[in-house]
Amino acid sequence: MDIEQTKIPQATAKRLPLYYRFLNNLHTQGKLRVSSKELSDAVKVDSATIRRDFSYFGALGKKGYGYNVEYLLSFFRKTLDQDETTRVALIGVGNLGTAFLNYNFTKNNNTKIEIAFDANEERIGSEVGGVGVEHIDDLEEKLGDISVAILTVPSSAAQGIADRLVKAGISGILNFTPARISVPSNVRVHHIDLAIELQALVYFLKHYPLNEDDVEEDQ
Amino acid sequence: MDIEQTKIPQATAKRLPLYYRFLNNLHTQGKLRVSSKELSDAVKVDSATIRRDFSYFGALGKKGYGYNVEYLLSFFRKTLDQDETTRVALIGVGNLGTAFLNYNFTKNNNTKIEIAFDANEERIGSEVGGVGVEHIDDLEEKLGDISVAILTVPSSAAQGIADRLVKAGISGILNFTPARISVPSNVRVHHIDLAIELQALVYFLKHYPLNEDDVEEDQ
DNA sequence: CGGAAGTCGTTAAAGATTTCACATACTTCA
DNA sequence: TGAAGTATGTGAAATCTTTAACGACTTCCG
Repeated sequence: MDIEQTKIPQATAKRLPLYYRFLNNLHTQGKLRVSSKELSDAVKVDSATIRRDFSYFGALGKKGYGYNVEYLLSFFRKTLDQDETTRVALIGVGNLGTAFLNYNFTKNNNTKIEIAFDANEERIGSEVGGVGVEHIDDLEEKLGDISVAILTVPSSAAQGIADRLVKAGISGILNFTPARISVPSNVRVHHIDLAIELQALVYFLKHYPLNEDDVEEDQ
Repeated sequence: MDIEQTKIPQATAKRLPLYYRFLNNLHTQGKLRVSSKELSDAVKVDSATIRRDFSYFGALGKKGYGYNVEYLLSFFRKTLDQDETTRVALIGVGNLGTAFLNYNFTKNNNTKIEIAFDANEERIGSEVGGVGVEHIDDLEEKLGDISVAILTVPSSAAQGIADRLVKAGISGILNFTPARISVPSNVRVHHIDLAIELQALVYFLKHYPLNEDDVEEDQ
């Protein structure tokens, strides 16, 4: 069951969902085969990097042919655990939280926001994007065995909520607040800091001018 | 004027806004000095990495003392061009776009969303977060010399809008759509793909279990 | 069938980033 | 003033990531 997949580079792991989504597109379009070069054009990742990434999982392609879309897709489906849905909670139903609730993650994705929490009485009991909004006071009681949370609360509330989430047994937090929250070392936090992303883009524009010959790249 | 800052590692450059924001906090709190260790605890970046990052700009600290908050802050203010505000356009006033418009970027930040565009007639002419919403048809006419755009449109519209932005002279795009857009090599695109971030977090949770001894890390 | 063209998987090199570890120099305090 | 303590800045090592290059095998087509 547990195939030797533990040493896949993190950089590779982060690209897997991207590959998966694009393969899904190809499959929907009825394409039967794809080369690393074609994939490269579509996802903007160097073709050698793609081949290297795939090679960590073994020989998935065929020389002179490329990759069989169906096969590759089903392989990634297994690898990314697409068959079992990961249940997610969202804390903070502001604009950003609402954006998430309306985003159809379940399509092309193994995740589903099952429950949302907010402190604003007006929102409690309503449904946003098909997800019921509960009062933040009921967090511990209603979280159940959900192990992943999206944090879209005001940054002043971030650490407090994070502490409660940890106590309630969460294992991963996707933190959209500017606060860098502290958690025990067995809880994983990914920070996505919108203001910083924007500021970094501006900095790169000023200090890392692109030439006509450079290739636009990611992140 | 143009100090030798061109070879600062990209990884370092991406952390600068984070440092800057935290220094701002410290300054507001009236703190006079700070050590790389303290900074490390706050921003969750290894203290050696912080010292290394700072060292690319020269000797900013004092041995046995640490860094003078005021000095460091004013240094970063210059380095990050905080004195001149970068004007930004936002395309797509949905939930996510609205979240941005209500986000006060200008505080702690050198960027300001000056204008927004949308295709939905109902939104045109209104103000969201103090920013006027224009019709997407008027993009070229009203963009002016704005050089950075935040793209929060449906992914099916992403490439088309990107093409128009490029023609209108944009230099940088912060792309929140799942579409990997193609642009000329002199335009910089940073992708932030929310579904993929969530999926990657789930993947890491399953395949990269954290021990009690590991330290939670970023991105 | 045979040769040309195509594409993978991989070795090796290059490049980027992080981390260690410590000499050095400053601060503090008696 | 001097000793003890502190924290920087950096050389060197370790680690991680990307990219180039090419042998090997497939497919394609005449």
